[in-house]
Amino acid sequence: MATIKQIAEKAGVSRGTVDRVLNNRSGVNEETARKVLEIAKLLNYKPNKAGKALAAQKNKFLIGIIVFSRKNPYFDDVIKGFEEKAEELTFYGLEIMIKRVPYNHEAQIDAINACVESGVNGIIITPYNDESVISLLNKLIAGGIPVITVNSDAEKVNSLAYVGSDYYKSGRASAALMDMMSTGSMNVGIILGDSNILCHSQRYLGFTSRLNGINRFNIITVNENFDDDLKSFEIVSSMLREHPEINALYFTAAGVYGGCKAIKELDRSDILVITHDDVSTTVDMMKEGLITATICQQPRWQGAKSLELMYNYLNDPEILKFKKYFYAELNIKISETL
Amino acid sequence: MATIKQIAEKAGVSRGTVDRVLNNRSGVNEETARKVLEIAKLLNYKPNKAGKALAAQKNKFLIGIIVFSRKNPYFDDVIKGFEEKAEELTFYGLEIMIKRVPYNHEAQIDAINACVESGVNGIIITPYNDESVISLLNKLIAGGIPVITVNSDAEKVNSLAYVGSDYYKSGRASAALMDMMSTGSMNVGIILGDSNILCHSQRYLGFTSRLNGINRFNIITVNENFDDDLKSFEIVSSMLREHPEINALYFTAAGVYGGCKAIKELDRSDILVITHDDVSTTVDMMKEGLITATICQQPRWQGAKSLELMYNYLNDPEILKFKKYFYAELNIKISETL
DNA sequence: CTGAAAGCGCTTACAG
DNA sequence: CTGAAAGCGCTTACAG
Repeated sequence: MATIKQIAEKAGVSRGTVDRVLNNRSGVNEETARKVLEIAKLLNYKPNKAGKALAAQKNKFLIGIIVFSRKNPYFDDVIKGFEEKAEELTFYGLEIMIKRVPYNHEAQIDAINACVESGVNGIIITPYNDESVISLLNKLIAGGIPVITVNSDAEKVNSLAYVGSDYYKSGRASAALMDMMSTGSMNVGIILGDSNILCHSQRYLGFTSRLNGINRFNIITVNENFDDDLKSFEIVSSMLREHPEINALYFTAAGVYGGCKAIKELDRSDILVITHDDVSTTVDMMKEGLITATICQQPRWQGAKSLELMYNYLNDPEILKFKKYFYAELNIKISETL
Repeated sequence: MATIKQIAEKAGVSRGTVDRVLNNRSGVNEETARKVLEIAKLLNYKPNKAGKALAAQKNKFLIGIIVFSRKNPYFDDVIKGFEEKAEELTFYGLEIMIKRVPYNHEAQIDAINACVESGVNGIIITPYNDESVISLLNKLIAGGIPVITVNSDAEKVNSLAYVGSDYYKSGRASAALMDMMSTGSMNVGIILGDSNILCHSQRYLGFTSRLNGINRFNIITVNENFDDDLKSFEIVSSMLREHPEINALYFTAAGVYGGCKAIKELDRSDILVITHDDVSTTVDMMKEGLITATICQQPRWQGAKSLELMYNYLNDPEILKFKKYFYAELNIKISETL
C-alpha cells in the first residue's frame, strides 16, 4: 500500500506538498500537483485511516444532536447508535452533545440555539416541520453549520442528507402484511401519530394506497394519538367500543403501548395488529400475542450512519455536494424472531 | 482523555514501561506495575485506537477464510461483509485470503492446508461437519492457529466463537409465519438442503416442533436437494405431481430458484412458499409472487463480525477465553420490504 | 527490569 | 509556492 512518503520520493517533493495536493489544499503549483496526482494514481494510493485519525487528534469536532423527548422510547435506540459511533469516533477527535426535547417548535429552537452557543460544528436533527424551525436551520446552514436530518425529514431544510425510513414504502409494507395475514372481510382502524408530522402522514398514504381496491378491506376510522400513550389508550378504547366490527388496527407511529392496553382491557386479542418498531413495550405486547407483527427501521443504524456521515463531511466536504437519501432497511418481526 | 505519556509522567516511569504493564507484557517489577495500573485507573485510561492502529502497521496479519463454492450464492453476501471489514482493517495491518470450495471434506481439507502453507494467523470457516475436517481444525487450534466458525458450526471444533444463525429458532419462526399467513387445512412439503448439514436439520426440527400439535397442518413429504438448483427443480416437480394437495412449501436452505421454477411451470402460484435469505434469484421470485416471505440472517454482518472478532482476538487473546456464540438477527422480508 | 529513541502515516505551523 | 520538523498515541528493538 502506497504512502505519502513514497509518493513524495517518487515525485521529488516534500510530504507536505503531497498532502496539500491530495487534500485539495490551497496554492500548489499546477504542474507539481499534476505530477503528484499522477503518481498517486499510479501507485493506487489510498489514505491510511490510522495515520489520518492520529493526526486528527488535534482537531476537536463537536456535533449537536437533537431528537425527541424520552416520551418516545423509539429514540432510545437511535441514541444507542449515536453513542456507539461516537465512542468509535472519540479517538478521531469527535464529541457529541445529545438533546432530547418535546416535539414542538419552541423546544427545538431552544435546543438548536443552545447547540450553536456551545460552538457545534454540525447538527443532526429530527426536525419539527414548522416554518420557524426550518428558517432557523437554513440560516445556520447558510452560515456554515452543516445539518443532517435523521428519522424524519423536512423537505424545505437544505440539509446535507436524510437518514431514515422511506415512510410511504413502510406504510405499503404494513398493508401488504395485513393483507397476507388475514382472510375475509377486514375492518381496519388506523391510529396516526400526528397528521402534521410528515412521516406519519406518508405512512398513512402508503398504507391506504396499498389497500385501495381490495374489496375485503374497509377503513373504518382514523385517529391521532400525538405519540402519547394515554391519548392512545383513550382513542383505541373508544374506537373499539364505537366500532366493535373493527378486526384490524394499524399504528403508524408511537403510542403502541397505550393502544394495546385498551385492546387487552376489552379482551380483543382476536384483532390483527400491525405496528412499527420494536421498543421494549412493543416486544412485551408481541410476546403476549397482542401485536401480530411490527415493521422495524434499523434505529441504531440511523444514529450511527448519520453521525458517520457528519464526521466524514467535516473531514471532506466534497463527499456531500448534493443532498443524499439513505433509507433504512425494513425488517418485519413477529414474536418468534425477537 | 488520558494518554500513556501522561500516565508515565505521573508514575515517574517511561512510556515503554507503561505500555508493558497495560498490555500484560513480560517482566515488569510488581510494585511499578501496581502503581501504573492504579494511575491508569484513576485517569480512566482508554487506549487510543488510532495510535494503536498506526503502531500496528508493522504487524501483518493474514486471515484465511473458507466458505462454500459459488454454487451457493448466499455466500456472496457473507463475502461482501468480509471484504468491507477487511477494507477497513487493511489500514490496521490485516489481510485476508478467501477460498470458496465445494461442500465436501476433501475440498475443505485442501483449502485448510493451503491456508496453513500461506502462513495464515487465523482461520474463519464454515466447516463441513466431517471427522477428518474436525480433527484437522483441532490440530491447528492446538498448534496455535485460532479458528472461528461462521454461518454453520461444528460442535466438536474447538473454535473461539461461532457467528451465525440460531437455526432452530429460524425454523420455528418460519413455521410461525406460515401459521400466520394461512387458514384452513395446510399440506406442507419441506425441502431440506442436506440432512448431514447440522444447520439444515436444526431448521427442520424447529419448523416441525412449532407446527406440532396444530391440527390443520400436515407435513406431507420431506426431501433433500443438496443445495442444488437442478436437483431442487426435480424434487419439487415430483413432489407437486405426486401430492397435488400440497399448498405450502418450506425451503430450509438453498436451491430456492430451482424449486420455484418447478412451482411456476406447474402453474401453482397459489402455494404459500417460505424460504430463507434474499439472494438475487429469491428477490426476483418474490417480485413475481412465487415466494410469500423469506427470513434473512444478516449475511454481511456475519462476515464482518467474524473477521472483526478474529482481528480483535489476534490483538488481545484475552477477549475470547471461552467459546462465544454470536447470533444473527432474523429479519422477515416480503416483496414490499425489499 | 527499565529507558531512550525511532517509527507507524498523516497533518500543520512555521520559515523561507 | 515549498520544505523541514514536530507531533498525534502506541509499540518495540536495542542498550544497559
